Amino acid sequence: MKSELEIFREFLKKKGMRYTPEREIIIKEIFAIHDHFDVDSLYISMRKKDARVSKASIYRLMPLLIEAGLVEEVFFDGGQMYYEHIYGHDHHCHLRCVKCKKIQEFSDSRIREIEQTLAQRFDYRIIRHKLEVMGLCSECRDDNK
Amino acid sequence: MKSELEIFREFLKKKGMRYTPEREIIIKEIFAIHDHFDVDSLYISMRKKDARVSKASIYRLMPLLIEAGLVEEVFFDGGQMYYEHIYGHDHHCHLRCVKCKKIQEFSDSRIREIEQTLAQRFDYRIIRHKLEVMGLCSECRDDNK
DNA sequence: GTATCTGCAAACCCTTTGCAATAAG
DNA sequence: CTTATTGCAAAGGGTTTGCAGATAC
Repeated sequence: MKSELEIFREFLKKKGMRYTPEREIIIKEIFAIHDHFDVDSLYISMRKKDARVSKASIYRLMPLLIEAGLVEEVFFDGGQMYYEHIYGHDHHCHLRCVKCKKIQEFSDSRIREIEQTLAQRFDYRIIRHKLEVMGLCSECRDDNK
Repeated sequence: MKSELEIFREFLKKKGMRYTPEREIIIKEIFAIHDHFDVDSLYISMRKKDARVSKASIYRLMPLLIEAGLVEEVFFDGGQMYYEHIYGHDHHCHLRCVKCKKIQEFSDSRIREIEQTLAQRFDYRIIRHKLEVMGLCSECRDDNK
């Protein structure tokens, strides 16, 4: 299986774009984080490791990574977008505790079935889905506020 | 069945907050729009009707309407949040064409089943879900880009 | 009367962009 | 060499907030 770096290198070549050290270290950092992240926290964690790139370069890279199928927007919360790397994983959805913000990942084959129903009923070609389920986890549920 | 205005009036009373003409005309406008809206388009459509309130008042009202269960955030796109009024409707999800941005609403009982599975598996009390399906509608699918 | 609400304009904050220097191919 | 990319700092643009006057209750 190709690495995310190989995939991205080919993606760039096809678009006549360039593979730079900055792009490489950002991708490496993203794939080293096994969690949801936002641009600012990514930037800070890179600075701590002396892997210095500008925020602008990160912002400019994100849409490319999404287009290349390596990264996905997960949710928008508190004024900013959160991402995760998706290459090499099965697709999954998110169950979020609205109070402590903890996230459980899950997948369910019934979603694919729903997609098929929609494709027929509305005559769409389905590209992807995003199911966010919000609730209270066992710890937060029992709190008296 | 209580009207959205009655519901909101009671909600405010319970919180020691006030029912003002500004809040009333904003809610009336929101419930007159049977579509997804963002704050700016709501503001503009109110100005056209000489129903003048400041954008700040709309922004300040939105979280209250959400807390009162009258309105929901639908999706975040192009840098802004889109809402819809939900009181008096069955819950539904959205199928969006990524190209022409057209939206189809749908509901599917399998989502409730998925929620039940999640509630058991992770021991969560489920509050709500948001399923966005993205695809290409029949017109956009056939376009040569 | 008193505490909340309003409009205004400024502040905020995440994100995008113009520019000159740099570097990939 | 040519053209894309970088870092910086400034600009954008949606949203929030401080404040003084207005108003619900």
